[in-house]
Amino acid sequence: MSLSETWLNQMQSDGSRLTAPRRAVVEILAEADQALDPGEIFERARRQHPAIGLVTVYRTLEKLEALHLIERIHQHEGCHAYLRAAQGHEHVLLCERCGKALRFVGDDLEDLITALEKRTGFLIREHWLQLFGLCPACQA
Amino acid sequence: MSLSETWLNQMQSDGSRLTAPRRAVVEILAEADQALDPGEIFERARRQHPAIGLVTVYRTLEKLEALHLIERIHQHEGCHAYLRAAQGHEHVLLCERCGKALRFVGDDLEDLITALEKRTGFLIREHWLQLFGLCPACQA
DNA sequence: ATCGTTAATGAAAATGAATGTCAATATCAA
DNA sequence: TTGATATTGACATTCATTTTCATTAACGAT
Ligand SMILES: [Mn+2]
Ligand SMILES: [Mn+2]
Ligand SMILES: [Zn+2]
Ligand SMILES: [Zn+2]
Repeated sequence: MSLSETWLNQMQSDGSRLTAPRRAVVEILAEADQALDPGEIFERARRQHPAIGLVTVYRTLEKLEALHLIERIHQHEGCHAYLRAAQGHEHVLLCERCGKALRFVGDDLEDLITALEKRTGFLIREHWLQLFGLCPACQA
Repeated sequence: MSLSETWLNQMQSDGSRLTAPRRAVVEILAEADQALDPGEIFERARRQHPAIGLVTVYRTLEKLEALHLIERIHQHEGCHAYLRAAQGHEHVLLCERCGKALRFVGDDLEDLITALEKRTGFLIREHWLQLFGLCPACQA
């Protein structure tokens, strides 16, 4: 079963109806190797389903995010692009030029966090880590 | 010399004129222990200078950011808050409840980055790291 | 297969943050 | 003091996102 089928099943289990425009958006996001913003998703989705409205893109994003299937990625150029959600404790490495996104594991911040908690008195509950650079194809 | 005086001097050296509304915005940001968005800054600034316009807040933020005196902080609730810029290689620890911001050093990602470069072929040029939690005062 | 409930759709209008325009004003070097 | 010009705030504009709403479509029940 493909990832988009899995997502569609989860949406249906959650009470959502499966519609053509929704399928288009889901497939785009499940397949994407980069974070896409609502405008980009809309552009791509209307190739599959020309009648789709931008509103439906927004609404589908909202649902997918609520199900933790996608998550918002913050970048210099914008903070409204969405990418397949991390599986467990993963972070993301992004190409600054083409946008290609790769997830990785293995950051080791435990010692830093423990030391900071002791020193500052903060209770640290979450962290954001993102790496930026150039993917192999974009290194001229 | 206070931090806001230092900033004002730098702005003047850069060719900016020192005006009352500008002074108000600069003082707020130089003194703040948390990231503030344009609306919050506007609210506070009009106490000092009731005639100030929101546009001037935006324009002052732009100048301060160009001089690398402040930087934008991304959070769940919004991506348009500004905080005094990092001094060298610092990251930020934020209280999720009250917004209190603390800078810290000592993250050690060299090994991770080197390993990822080797494994993925990416050239990694930058990283974002932010820690979130509860400051001492907000841990009820 | 048909029906009926109601979720979902897209057009259109509304919202609201951020930018652009511009005439009046204030800064500051000369 | 003066004059060039940077800055100001009111106002208009842009544009992404949200809201509204009448119509359509999904799908469980029959
Ligand atoms: Mn981590
Ligand atoms: Mn670092
Ligand atoms: Zn952001
Ligand atoms: Zn690339």
